[in-house]
Amino acid sequence: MSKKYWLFKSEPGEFSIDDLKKNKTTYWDGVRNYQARNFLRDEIKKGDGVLFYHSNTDPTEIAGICEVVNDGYPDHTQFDPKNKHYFPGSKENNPTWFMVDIKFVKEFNKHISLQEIKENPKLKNMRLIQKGNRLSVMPVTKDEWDEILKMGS
DNA sequence: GCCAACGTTGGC
DNA sequence: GCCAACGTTGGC
Repeated sequence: MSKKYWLFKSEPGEFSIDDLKKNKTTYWDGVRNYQARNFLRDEIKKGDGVLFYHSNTDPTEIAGICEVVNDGYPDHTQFDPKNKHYFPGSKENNPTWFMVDIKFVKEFNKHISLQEIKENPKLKNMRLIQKGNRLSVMPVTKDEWDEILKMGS
């Protein structure tokens, strides 16, 4: 299985790359979108690369990279009535939502703003900048990954 | 804070 | 299974 590449969105007010830098690893909980769930459950594997994207901030930007440390497994917050991600339809033996753990790899010397991504013709097909895109977990091609690493270093 | 673009829900 | 109403996301 060859390595795949992904982009994860987070609002820095909730969880930023600085938080990940401090903790080194975290579980990526709270994804409640079926398309994103399918990626987490079926396609995202240990060792895959992840771009860490800050949404709903100024400017919105790719802040750095991290790495997936295990395959998808059930998101425990769906079973907890006190958790804001509680999902009453889920049962322990039949989970609806999945998550992975990620570890900090590096923060870019230069964060890459959404503006710069839009201005780079090599990145014009990125899912991130397609109109109406709202996925919080999405695939990135190897070419896009390489180009973004070049821009950030 | 606004609002366009989606996703989900639920009545029929 | 359709679709209107509603909720959420996320750039600006």
